[in-house]
Amino acid sequence: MNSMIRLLDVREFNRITTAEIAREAEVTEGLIYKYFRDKKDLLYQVLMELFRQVIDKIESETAAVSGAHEKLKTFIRASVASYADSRVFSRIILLEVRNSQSFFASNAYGLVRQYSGMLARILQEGMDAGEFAPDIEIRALREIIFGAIEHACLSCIIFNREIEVDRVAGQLCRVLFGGITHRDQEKQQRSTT
Amino acid sequence: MNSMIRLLDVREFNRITTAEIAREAEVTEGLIYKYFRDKKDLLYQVLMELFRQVIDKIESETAAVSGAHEKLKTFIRASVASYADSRVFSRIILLEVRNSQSFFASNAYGLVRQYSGMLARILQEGMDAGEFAPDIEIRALREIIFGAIEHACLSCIIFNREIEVDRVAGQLCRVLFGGITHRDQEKQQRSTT
DNA sequence: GAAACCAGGTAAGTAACGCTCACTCACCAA
DNA sequence: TTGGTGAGTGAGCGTTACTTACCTGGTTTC
Repeated sequence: MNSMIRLLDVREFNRITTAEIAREAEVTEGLIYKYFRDKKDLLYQVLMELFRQVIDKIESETAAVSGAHEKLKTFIRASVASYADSRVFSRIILLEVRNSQSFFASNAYGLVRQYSGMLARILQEGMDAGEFAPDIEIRALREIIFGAIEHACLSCIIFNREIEVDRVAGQLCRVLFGGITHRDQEKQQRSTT
Repeated sequence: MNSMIRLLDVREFNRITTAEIAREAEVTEGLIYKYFRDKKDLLYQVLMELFRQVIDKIESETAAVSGAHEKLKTFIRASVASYADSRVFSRIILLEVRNSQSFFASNAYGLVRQYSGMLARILQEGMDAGEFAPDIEIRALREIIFGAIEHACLSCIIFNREIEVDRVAGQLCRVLFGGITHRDQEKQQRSTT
């Protein structure tokens, strides 16, 4: 798994051969298949290990603040920071696993659901508390937030640019909380940062 | 290319073999490589053909309305509708091409840039006209919008659910334009503090 | 104390796949 | 007649993910 991570740092998944992985790990190819069902299973196991750390970190950070707005802000910032922290994690989840159906049947996808559930709870809490407008659907909002986070990080990952955590998270919160429509008068400044 | 499209409708790209494509097209495998550099090049050519139609349609629809808010609304709705219209197009662009660097050097990526530029112009127009708040960065906003559209469509594509164009586009515009903060609640908070 | 067991590890091999290459054939212009 | 060309073929090559039979040294079992 460590060899896989090292290789993923410099090359995309389907250009990495099992022979390379074995050589990097200083074992034979055959041994890989004693521990992993196939090459993709190895990838999913790697993802799970990395994802667990990400989830733990985000969970502890969001638990430390109160109020739906604050929790959401923290969740978004921590998520972006996680992508910024590990390029390998980002590449696996944003680029490598989505195109195969097998991923969505894997255990690794369970962690995606868990992560997704965290946001859903925050949003529900905000709805119940009346912090968020009641005419917005949680499902739609969740897709907007995840989509925005992922797209912003994706383009950085692809073009090897650094992810500017504060800028990305700040702008997203700004748009989410206040909307983009220019209000000339009254309460126009709800900027969060 | 038509054979490729037919096959993509029922199976993911890297589970389609060149032998199958050749059989479906009633030619031999060798001939494919007279017209396409490799299997991925064939995929990119297919994408370009489909993408051109999408761009034309969105361009004509957005040209028909005026005002940045209206243009943006139209752009978003037309984009979601395009994903809803062609599952093959959606699958190629959302799932199949992103994971390989070669895509971003291909001609097909040029169309992505063109499509992306359309949105950038709409946003710039809205900024210049004072319709959108000036403290929002166009780049960030573009990522939010594309991310939200793509994520919403992606989950439908993956789980073979129908894309509810009006709901997805409507909710996205609602959040973008007005923000998620509950206004009444906000006033109450302000008067009490 | 031998037998049985078993996890860790190996080497050789296989089928499938993407892709290449030398070649054919029909057509056409000079 | 001749030479060139574009469409098409099909055998085959190298690579790759994966399999299978086997080895080895330590631990348990009777």
